[in-house]
Amino acid sequence: MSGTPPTGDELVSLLAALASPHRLRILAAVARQRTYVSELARQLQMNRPLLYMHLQKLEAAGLVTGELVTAPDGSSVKYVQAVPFAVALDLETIALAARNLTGPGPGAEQEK
Amino acid sequence: MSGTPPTGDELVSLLAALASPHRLRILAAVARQRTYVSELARQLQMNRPLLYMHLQKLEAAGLVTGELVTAPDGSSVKYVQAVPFAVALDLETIALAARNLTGPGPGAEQEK
DNA sequence: CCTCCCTGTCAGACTTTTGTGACACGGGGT
DNA sequence: ACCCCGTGTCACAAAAGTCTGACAGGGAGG
Repeated sequence: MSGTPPTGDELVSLLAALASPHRLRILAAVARQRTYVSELARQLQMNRPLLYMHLQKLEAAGLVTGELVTAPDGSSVKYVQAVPFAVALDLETIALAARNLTGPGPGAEQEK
Repeated sequence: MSGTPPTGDELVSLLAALASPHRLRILAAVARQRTYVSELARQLQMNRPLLYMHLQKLEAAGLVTGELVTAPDGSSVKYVQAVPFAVALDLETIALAARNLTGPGPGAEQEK
């Protein structure tokens, strides 16, 4: 998962997931230590519903993984963990990624 | 401007500026060749006002530079050009950037 | 004159994202 | 019983981002 050549859409998703102060902080906190949600909410001083939302985005982007650990007594705690990754962000990578983008794009028409 | 260690806010701005299919395409097109706005709009098949907005964001993030060239006859054309950059995007960079983020954050209280 | 090409900016509609409070549930201690 | 802790979802308001059409201007050329 290191030098993965990201497809355009993947790159956009990744960047969108990271383009947020909250999510950056969450990632940093989770990269340092495996914690559970409520504890993380306290640590970062944010409402749990909000934290949930951001965690969902990070999880959807594959940047963190959640694991719901149910203790023998039945009480459950959700641990969150960061997933290592590395992407070189430069013009070359972008130019490459821009070639395979779905959605609204120049229909690859022939020049005049 | 290459291996710049981005501050938290700068990183967020950079990522936010790149997290868009349109802007990725714009950057890719402009990195390949220096073009003027209207031509670029045709090339990417998007309305000029829209292109203008995206260009502003890219320019604000320092990813492109615009140069309004006024010909001797008085007609002016705005050329746009990509600005080279490189950022290593990984957990380490993020953890580092997350330390110096302005705005809503844990007031850096001394915990246990 | 009219038409074409270029640069800008504007208001408004629209969609997505962000953030909040309230609510549901279960378990453990006292 | 009550209170504290945990997970998870909901509706809703607020803010930010996206996109469009119309408009201003200047210049070139038929």
